[in-house]
Amino acid sequence: MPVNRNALIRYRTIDNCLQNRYKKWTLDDLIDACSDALYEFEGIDKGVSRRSVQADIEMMRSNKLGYEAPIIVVDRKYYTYAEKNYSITNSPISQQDMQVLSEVSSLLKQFKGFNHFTDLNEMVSKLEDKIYSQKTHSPPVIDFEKNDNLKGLEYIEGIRKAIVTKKTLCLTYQSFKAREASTFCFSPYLLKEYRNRWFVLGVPHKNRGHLLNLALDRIQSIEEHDEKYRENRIIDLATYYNDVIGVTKSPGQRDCEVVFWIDNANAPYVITKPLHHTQKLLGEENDGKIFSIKVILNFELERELLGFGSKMKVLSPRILVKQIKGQLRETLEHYNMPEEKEISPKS
DNA sequence: GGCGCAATAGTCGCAAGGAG
DNA sequence: CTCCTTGCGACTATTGCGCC
Repeated sequence: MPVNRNALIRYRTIDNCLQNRYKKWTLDDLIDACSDALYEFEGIDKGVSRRSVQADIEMMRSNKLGYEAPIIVVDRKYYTYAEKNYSITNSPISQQDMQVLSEVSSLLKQFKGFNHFTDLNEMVSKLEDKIYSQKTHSPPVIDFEKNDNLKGLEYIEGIRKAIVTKKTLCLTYQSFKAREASTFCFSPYLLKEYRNRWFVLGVPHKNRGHLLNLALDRIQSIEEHDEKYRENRIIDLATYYNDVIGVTKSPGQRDCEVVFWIDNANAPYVITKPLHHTQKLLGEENDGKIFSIKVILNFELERELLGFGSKMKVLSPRILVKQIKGQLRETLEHYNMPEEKEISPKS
């Protein structure tokens, strides 16, 4: 991108102006708008010259940056876009940028397959798909699980920085259970994603500082705080989540062996995408297969298991069997119409 | 309004020199 | 030796002027 920052600010400003079709834009209006923008973003207060703005318009009209903006002048003084919905921000990336992106992608691809870089695989695939769809002007062919509107994503970067630089955060948080939000100091240790939802693990400076897991989508505000950061001396971050599905784990909880049966039709799914890295195949029966995993009993585990519906059966531990049974009984209750109550199924 | 031109201002990379 | 600052030259961006 052979364009400096000031020029980019001007292009974007001009683009913004011209997109607003309720106002008629003269050259002077555009010069003022650019001057204001430069002052706002860069603190440059000497304004911008007529000639520069003219050169910018020329540049935007050209194909040098891949814009080819249809800027026209009406009545010999008012600038506007000939195409109603044009904006330089929707225009495709330039050839040069594509080149660079392709190179970066092939560089990153070298790390594919290394265990350390498993997270990279998804990134590289995303990047390649994006590049391919830009190059060929075809829609993307990979649809990743995503939820761009998910609340809380904007906090990730701030929290990441706080962890790396060991800074205490002051955050306002309202759990789903709490009636009101509370504000407290927090030393963050680890960001964790589960099912497209982000969590931060750390210790609050109140309540004797027990380890706490906060969901980013329930954070209301976040800022740095001067209070001393409490270093993590409690847990090993690399292994903390090894014995758990999801993120819910209370201190002192021990993992236990969970044994379950899956019918033949669904067993391949479980084999190819294990519920947990500790999963073992214990045995085969005529109608299905028996597996075990070693995890902490929590709400995410139950949800995972219940997701299989009638295709699975928990065999042990007893407490989990009871729990699942209870859940299913309650579920059934929801569907029991009054007149059907008589013929409710035998347990 | 559009554009070419020359002057000027600003930026960047690099090497040399100094401090620790 | 590394890190940081300084000065220099090359290059780029911006500006003002003037002509069409």
